[in-house]
Amino acid sequence: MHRHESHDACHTGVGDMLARAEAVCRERGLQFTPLRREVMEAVAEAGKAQGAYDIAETLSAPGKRVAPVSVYRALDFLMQQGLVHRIASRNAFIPCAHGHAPGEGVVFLICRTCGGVDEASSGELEDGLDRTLKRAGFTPAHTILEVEGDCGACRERQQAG
Amino acid sequence: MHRHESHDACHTGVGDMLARAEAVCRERGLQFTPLRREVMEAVAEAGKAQGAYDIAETLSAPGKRVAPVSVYRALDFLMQQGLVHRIASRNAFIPCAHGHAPGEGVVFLICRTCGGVDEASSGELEDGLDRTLKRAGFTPAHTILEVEGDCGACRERQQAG
DNA sequence: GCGGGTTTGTTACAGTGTATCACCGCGGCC
DNA sequence: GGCCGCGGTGATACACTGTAACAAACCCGC
Repeated sequence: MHRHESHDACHTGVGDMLARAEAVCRERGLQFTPLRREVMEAVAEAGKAQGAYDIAETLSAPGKRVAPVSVYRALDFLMQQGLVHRIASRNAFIPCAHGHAPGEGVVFLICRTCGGVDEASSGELEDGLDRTLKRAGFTPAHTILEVEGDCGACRERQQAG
Repeated sequence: MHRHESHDACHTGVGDMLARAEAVCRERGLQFTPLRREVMEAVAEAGKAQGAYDIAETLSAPGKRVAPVSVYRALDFLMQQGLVHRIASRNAFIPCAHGHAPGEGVVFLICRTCGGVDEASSGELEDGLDRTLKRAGFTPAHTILEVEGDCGACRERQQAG
């Protein structure tokens, strides 16, 4: 159902994510430039949400500095294409695990122990939110739903250790 | 059900909010100092979410400067007591309209036209979230649920005007 | 090759939040 | 009274996050 079952195994998806990103861009006639690819890769490879400055540091090497502003631009692009998400409560970014329809409701599950972020979605939850908003007479444009807590893997690890 | 029906009328509650804040502090043996009172007042009087620096500017006067760091400390205190909320998507603060149980699920409805923020809560929504989290094997500690869109008043105003 | 759009580099800056240390006021205690 | 401890405040400095503005490089169609 969700990716990110374990944070050792989640590296396996990096190639898939890059391939999908490339396909999406080609399909839409947009450029998947080297910089955008590197940023996508950095976000996908990290097991947890990355700040823009973290990414800039990751991509920088002696003699080749990548400025944060460049990273922000690449991230903006990737977010527009639905390839990465921003975690508002952390000022950080994660790769999009599934392909959602744009605007579809997603819950981010942020583990405060391992820092990993999982995505979940639920029609039931979305219906409940829709009804709540309708009752309040509010027309939604954009929703942020982030839960911080402990993921199953970390909880087991703590009980075992 | 919710406060904040109109943003002209919402100023009426300021006195109540201050009274409640004072009562809460007395009850818990905490100090409701002048600075904390002023910050609470500034947050309560503004019809929309205030940034910490906005508050600092509001409270400052020629000859009496209130530094942002002081405002942050007061806000931290007021948030711990559940008297103000932080809107993560805006880096801004609003007064708490109802007295929730700590940890109770609340939705923030942020109007992108008037900037007003309403609070709503819904057992149905909360149940849906609980079930979704349980299915994902995730133990929640803290939830952020913010919806940006158009409030009823602004929608009517736009249709009329 | 040329013109025009997009992408990137660079610098500077605005906004948000925290760390640190010193000082003040107040209450308890000897 | 003098002393001490403690929470709150003031003040400075700093780290982190994000954006504006402009120039240079690049690509693509003509």
